[in-house]
Amino acid sequence: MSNATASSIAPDEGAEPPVCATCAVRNSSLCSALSPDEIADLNRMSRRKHLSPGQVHVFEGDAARDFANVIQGVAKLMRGAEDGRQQIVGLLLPSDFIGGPMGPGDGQALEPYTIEAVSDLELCIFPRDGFEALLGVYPALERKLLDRTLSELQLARDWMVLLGRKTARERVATFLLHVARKMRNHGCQGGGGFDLPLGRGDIADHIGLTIETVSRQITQLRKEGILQMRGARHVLYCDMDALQKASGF
Amino acid sequence: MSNATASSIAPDEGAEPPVCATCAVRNSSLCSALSPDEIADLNRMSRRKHLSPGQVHVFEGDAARDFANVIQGVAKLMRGAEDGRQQIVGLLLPSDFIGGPMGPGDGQALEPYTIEAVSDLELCIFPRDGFEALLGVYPALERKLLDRTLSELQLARDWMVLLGRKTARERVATFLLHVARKMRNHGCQGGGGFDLPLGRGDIADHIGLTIETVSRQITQLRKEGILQMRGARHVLYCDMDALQKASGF
DNA sequence: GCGATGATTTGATCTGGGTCAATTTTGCGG
DNA sequence: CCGCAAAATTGACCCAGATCAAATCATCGC
Repeated sequence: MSNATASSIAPDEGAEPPVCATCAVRNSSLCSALSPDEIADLNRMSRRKHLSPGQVHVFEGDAARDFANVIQGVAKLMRGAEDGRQQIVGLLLPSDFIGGPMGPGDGQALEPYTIEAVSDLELCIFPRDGFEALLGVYPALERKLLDRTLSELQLARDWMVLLGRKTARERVATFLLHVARKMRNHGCQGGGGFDLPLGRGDIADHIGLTIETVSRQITQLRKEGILQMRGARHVLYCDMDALQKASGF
Repeated sequence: MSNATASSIAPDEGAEPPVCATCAVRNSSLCSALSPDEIADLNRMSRRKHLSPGQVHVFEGDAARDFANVIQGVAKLMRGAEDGRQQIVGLLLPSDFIGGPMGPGDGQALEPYTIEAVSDLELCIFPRDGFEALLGVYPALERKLLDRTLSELQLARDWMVLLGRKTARERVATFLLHVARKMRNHGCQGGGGFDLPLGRGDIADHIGLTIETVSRQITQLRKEGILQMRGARHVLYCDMDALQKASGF
């Protein structure tokens, strides 16, 4: 089921001046839709926030007060029951956007999921109202947000296929394939290897299995030579074709 | 696993003049974002298409040539492997919009899922280019599409929780609850009852179980008095509170 | 109304992955 | 380098739900 470790709430929200011009995700995040001039508006309303591993950014059910960009680190988006069962519905990597349904929908919007830092995490926060206003003013921004949301939707639906119909082996292979691609996009690599952003427990909560089953499947893939690792977190090499074949459909 | 019945491709695409003014979903679909004047643009480029139960609108992997609105009937959005396993990733009801990622993303967009009519189905089709152009011209339309997409994303993630962590009983209860709400919104009711839009096999493919397990769980709920039905498809009465309780989290 | 055909229900049995319980690794702080 | 707590692996056994196999039940053309 995974770790029920009581994760602490994030305390201070640093006050370093967020200078968009030097931002690490200036050109890959939503902000890439804005010109240097335009981004000044955003700069004015944004602030930085740092979270340590295990700290929670927002809890499921909280009033949704703002949006954010992930600048650095990895976070998990999750939902859980009191009895310990929990499901990770998405991972957040640098340049990903955080923000639920907007418009004047049901009056007061609530955070649909808990967002918890997996590694050291750096966020760029925008107040909800201000950001929504910007969307109206800069169409390119809204278009980019729409594109991203549609991609997320497709990803979520692909994950539904994994959770609904794949075997344990297929799930683990799919996950590894998915992470290998994501991590490589984000440059965190050098050669064929990469680090797993999640521990066994979190992987299990993401692909709908238990820690033990995830471990056994990884061991199996290793025995077959499809995977080579050093320690439990670092992948030295993986046979993408074989993984693809093992991942089902 | 469900029915592997070879579903036929939809033949003719009727040519009745689509008069938006009298459209059944004029005020509930995306189109509600447009004024009577504005909607004329859309009217000009749209055409109707009728599908019978079992016919396929688009196949997963086809080139994505257009968008559409569901005017009447129910369709399923699905993805499957050759071996018969398949997952229904969403249902389409009247006023729902059909359209994958847009923007000049990866050059040629492909349909991510197969869309098959479950009942008699009436669609209003727009060519891709024309519709995308309209999005640029009418911001309210784009905003509405964004809102809908965000809601769909949240729905998909909630379904991930169901598929990843819920028991058979919880899944069936969640599904019934979900359908009861949806069907009632769409007026297809009179009193407390409603019709199930899917047969046992499709329900199974939607909630990640087998036909037999779905059947057994429904029988169980019936024995407990939480559910009363006439035939296999019509719900006479259901205890929403009890279902809520049975649906887990 | 009368078969017939496909959908649903029910029963018997099997099994993939969960659960419980030890080990063994890994990564640190000192 | 040592010791220790947390994470991962491995093993033994169990069970929810899958699979296989018959009955029933609807529905519909005639």
